[in-house]
Amino acid sequence: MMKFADMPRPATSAALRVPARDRALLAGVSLWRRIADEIEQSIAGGTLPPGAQLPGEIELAQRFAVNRHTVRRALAALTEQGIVRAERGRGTFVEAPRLSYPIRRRTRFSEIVGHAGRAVGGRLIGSAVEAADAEVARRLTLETAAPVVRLDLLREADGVPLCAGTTWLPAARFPDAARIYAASNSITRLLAYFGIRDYARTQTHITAAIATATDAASLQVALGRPLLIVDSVDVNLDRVPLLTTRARFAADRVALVVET
Amino acid sequence: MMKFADMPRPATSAALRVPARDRALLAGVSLWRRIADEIEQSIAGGTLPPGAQLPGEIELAQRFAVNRHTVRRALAALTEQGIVRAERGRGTFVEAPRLSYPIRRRTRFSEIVGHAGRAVGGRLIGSAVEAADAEVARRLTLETAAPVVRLDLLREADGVPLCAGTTWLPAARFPDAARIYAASNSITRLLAYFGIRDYARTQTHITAAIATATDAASLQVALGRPLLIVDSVDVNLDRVPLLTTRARFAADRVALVVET
DNA sequence: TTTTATTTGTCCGTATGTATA
DNA sequence: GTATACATACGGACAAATAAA
Repeated sequence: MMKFADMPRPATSAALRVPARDRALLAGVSLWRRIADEIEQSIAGGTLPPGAQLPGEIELAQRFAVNRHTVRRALAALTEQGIVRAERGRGTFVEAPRLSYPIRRRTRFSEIVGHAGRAVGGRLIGSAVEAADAEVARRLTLETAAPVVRLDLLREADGVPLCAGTTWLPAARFPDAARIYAASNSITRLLAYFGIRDYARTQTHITAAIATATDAASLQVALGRPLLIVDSVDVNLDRVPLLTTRARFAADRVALVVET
Repeated sequence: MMKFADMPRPATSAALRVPARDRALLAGVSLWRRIADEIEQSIAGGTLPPGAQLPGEIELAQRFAVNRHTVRRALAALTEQGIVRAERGRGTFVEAPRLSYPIRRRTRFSEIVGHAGRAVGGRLIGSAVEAADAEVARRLTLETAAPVVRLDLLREADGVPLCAGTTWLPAARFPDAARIYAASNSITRLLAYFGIRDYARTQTHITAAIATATDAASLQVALGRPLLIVDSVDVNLDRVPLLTTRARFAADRVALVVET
């Protein structure tokens, strides 16, 4: 099998003259798997950048000198891994690689996105002072219905929404938190304003859900796409809870990474 | 507002004679949120066990002496958190609480499930010796197309499937791994057979996807339900990669927990 | 607005090599 | 050795979605 990049464009190659059963056994790897690896490497190597449209299935079949169904099997494997995305009637496209989002004691959105070489964005969608529900109160070790400041944030990288999250802080300790956040646009600076030099993530719960209409609108994903639901608690150096967050990540754009 | 459990069943209570806007402000918490908390506590307290059907929305509205839409707002919040599940034409049901699945250096499925007081189950769905694809080779620091043993596992708690995963091991180091696993039904014992006393998780990548027909059948979830995709590498004490896994968890049943 | 071409998705079938019982 | 089941590969036809004429 020839390389993807330098494949001739009516395929008359020697491969065609080799019976299928022999070709399939040449390297002990099934044809569709070798084709998938080939395309994957073209993507990893930059020949096919994110957003690029792959050649049509028929054209790929000609280039690789295989049947269209063999190409489809390869593309299915790549789709499964989230490397490409097929759209009926339009074509198959290279997905942007997921941003690796490390989960550590020090987890700072802006640091993570900035370190990945992407432009950090984000804005305050809304805020309110409300009574803590049972779950938020438990996480912050407050009494139920204690007043908490609620910050609804949308955070993006290179202008693309990555997550929509709600952060709750005890209103008693952080009065006027919404105004401070709006001015500084950073949780770290918000806490610094209240004299907190450092803080750390203690626990992170991760599960998944399906995008609702609201999610679809705010995160700019299609309805029904997968989301990662991340619940976390941040504490100060004395392990006193400072804030808790429930964030909804577009799973198509983010992979959470845990180093242990 | 009265307790959910001892709510009278034609509601004539005093609550009705208080104007709605005053009731809503009585505790500084919105009505729907208090109702949601109330139902959540009935579930947490065991009054409404997993699988139980909630009273209909109209009946709930009567019990709480509020409009049906207020009940719906409360149920929407609980649905969002995965605590209940509404089925059109049938009713609203209590979801089983998600199993907390810690991600640590020592991550052993049977220990985690057993520690949660659930019956550990699992079986080998299939196995093969195949050539490593680009990704598996990278994770195991092998050459592409190096032979690897592939183990397809289905793992369950109390007879309910939690995850379906594929584990790859270098065939050179672990010949006949499938037979050993089938006999011992444990990765830990499989590695012990080859003289490996201990091993540890180094890196875990977490993202999400939508259940395909295959997933739906193996994990017994509905098509389109969310899955957690967990990719991990385990190494020995010298940090040499021993095995790598790609597992698909039913997100409705599992929450991954990272302690940092 | 309708038509037409393109592209992916789904179904039918056939043949062959491999692994298992 | 035989029979069976499964994965792989190929060939064709049509449906469904999209975009452009």
